[in-house]
Amino acid sequence: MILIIIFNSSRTATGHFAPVNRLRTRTANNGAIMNKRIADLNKYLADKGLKITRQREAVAQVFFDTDGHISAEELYTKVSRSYPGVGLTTVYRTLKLLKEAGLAKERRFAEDSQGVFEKEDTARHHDHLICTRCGKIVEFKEPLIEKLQEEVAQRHGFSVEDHKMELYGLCSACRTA
Amino acid sequence: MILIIIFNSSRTATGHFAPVNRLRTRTANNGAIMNKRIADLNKYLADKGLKITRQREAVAQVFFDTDGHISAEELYTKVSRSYPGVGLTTVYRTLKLLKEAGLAKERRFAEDSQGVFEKEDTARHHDHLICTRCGKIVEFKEPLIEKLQEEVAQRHGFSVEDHKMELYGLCSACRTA
DNA sequence: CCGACAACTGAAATTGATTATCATGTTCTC
DNA sequence: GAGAACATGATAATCAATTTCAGTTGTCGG
Ligand SMILES: [Mn+2]
Ligand SMILES: [Mn+2]
Ligand SMILES: [Zn+2]
Ligand SMILES: [Zn+2]
Repeated sequence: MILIIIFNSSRTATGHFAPVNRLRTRTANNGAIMNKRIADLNKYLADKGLKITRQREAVAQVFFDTDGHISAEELYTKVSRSYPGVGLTTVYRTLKLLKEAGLAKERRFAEDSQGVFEKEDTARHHDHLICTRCGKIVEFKEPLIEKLQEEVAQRHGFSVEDHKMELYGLCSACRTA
Repeated sequence: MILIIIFNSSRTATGHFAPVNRLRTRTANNGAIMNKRIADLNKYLADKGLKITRQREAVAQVFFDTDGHISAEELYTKVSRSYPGVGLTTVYRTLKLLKEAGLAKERRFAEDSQGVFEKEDTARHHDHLICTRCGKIVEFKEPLIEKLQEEVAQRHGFSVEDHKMELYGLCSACRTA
């Protein structure tokens, strides 16, 4: 809340954001606003020699406040409500950074050509059931399947880094309708 | 072989194909050239009130003669060698028909690449291991995983129509390199 | 065999998500 | 505070895939 007010009031007349330095000074003593994920992102950026910017923090914060799956376009719209002036390009770029930092995971369901993103730590060990009629998505865990995947991979000399498993069908509502 | 020769020699001066009617008459008594899959496609087309054309048969025949995964562009190139004049658009349209007819299955491995197709009957019960370094693809079957998938779906009230399972990692060659 | 008419074709234009460009603005170290 | 490197956002480019459209062909009834 406080952060938002400061952000909004610190925009310059030209539509550009105020420098991060100034912002950081004004908010540094409020530990609550800098959550762990933002800290993780900032650490990743620092380690890579990349820079912490207001736009990146804005995009990341809104993303981290979002549950479930969200597309770049949707995130852009959502970010724009709190931080107008952030470009769609930057949303794409920030999502790519979040993936590289291990903080976001991209998914691509069915024929929908648009990728969606979810927080990596919540995404890590679940897969998806997708209703081909109504689009409903159910998340599930099945450790036994994961174990079998490992075994299959090992049998073929592969080491598994990632996997994708999606089950397409009809949900109970759509089946009876 | 015979079919190809007849096809080539039946092209008109304008680059258009000779009518299917004439072709059919000349090849009808050679049962060997009309394989089961082409027959299946023709039945599907007839049932839907769609038309059997030389282009569709050409694309389908080359596709059915191909093992493994092939993209629309690659199929277009391959078809063009035997049947020049068939457009890429028609290759896309025919592949869509083959999917609808249950004769082809589309896959999409690397997120950013184009779709590839394989014959539905050979594709039906295998999944893929994909090396993220060299692109090597290994096909495997794991009935136990399929069984667990069914159980998971049932537990959530879903009926499974299709599934996608891909394991991404490093093949043994790439791991030791 | 003849239309008639709906379906088909291929070139070209379009789409839509994502990425590249580039001139300008910002970050951050010394 | 200066400067080098990095980031931003408007815009253009990309690229697989689809749509459009004017001309062509398959199919069916007669
Ligand atoms: Mn999910
Ligand atoms: Mn395969
Ligand atoms: Zn449903
Ligand atoms: Zn490899």
